[in-house]
Amino acid sequence: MNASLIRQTLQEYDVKPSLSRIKIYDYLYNNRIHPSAEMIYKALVDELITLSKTTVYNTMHLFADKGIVRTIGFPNEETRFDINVTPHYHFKCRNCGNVYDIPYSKVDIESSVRDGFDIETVEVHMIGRCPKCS
Amino acid sequence: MNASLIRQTLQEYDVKPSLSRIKIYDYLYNNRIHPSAEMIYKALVDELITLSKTTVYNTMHLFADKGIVRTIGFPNEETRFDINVTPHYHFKCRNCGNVYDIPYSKVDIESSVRDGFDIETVEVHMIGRCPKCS
DNA sequence: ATCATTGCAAACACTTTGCATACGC
DNA sequence: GCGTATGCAAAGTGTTTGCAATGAT
Repeated sequence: MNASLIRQTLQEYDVKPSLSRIKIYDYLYNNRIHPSAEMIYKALVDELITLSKTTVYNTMHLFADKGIVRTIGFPNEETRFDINVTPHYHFKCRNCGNVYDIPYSKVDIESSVRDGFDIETVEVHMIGRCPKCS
Repeated sequence: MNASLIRQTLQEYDVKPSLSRIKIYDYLYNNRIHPSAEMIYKALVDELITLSKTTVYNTMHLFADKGIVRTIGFPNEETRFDINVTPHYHFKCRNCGNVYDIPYSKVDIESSVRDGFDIETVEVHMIGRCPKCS
């Protein structure tokens, strides 16, 4: 995905394509590792030498608001960001820390082992409105 | 559940029944609201006037290690603790902040509304070992 | 010239750590 | 008396906020 296509994509999401935003989008698009703000910052600061973490946070909030990314929050871990906004599950390896996308079709939550992923715990979090508040 | 029964329960889990631990267990047992460390502290400090948050954290770590509680980590929220360690889902109301237990049988993740719970987002987190690390 | 974006520094919330004191057997 | 539990204060981590500087049109 080249710069002008990213520019166009951001505009479709109603986001003004500044340099930081383009570079961050580019990084997310080409590195499907569900990076944290820190990982994004470290990956880009050599190229964008004035980049600050504040800008990364600002940008990720904006991207999340506009639906460009979804946020992933494993317990007691930094927030990570996923440019794949289609529905899927996440698997985090307790050993290497990598986060993987797991398609719905690949997993039956009742079972513990699928395709070499040794699932020790499953946490299902639903967010919405409870009967009292609807 | 009276003090001597709690004492006995803690011992079965290989935890020495100190006063703080008994009171914290008692609180968790009788208040199924998935409290945070802060909530536990505030609820007990009037009675246990020397209680510190450190002790709450120490105790919750110990309880989690021994399998007395499970921890619940919604994205960007404080850790909450659940004395119900049998498998179930969690639903957090975005309006009132309450966390509810949802039995497996009550929910079909593909649907969005069940028994008055208006589910806006579902996050499924699996933790374990990935194929590279097994 | 105006308005949005950026980025530093400080504040913040939650949690952990170091260490000295107190408690229980 | 010895080993564990407790609790204060400080440090640590990830994130947010206030505000001034910069950049784009």
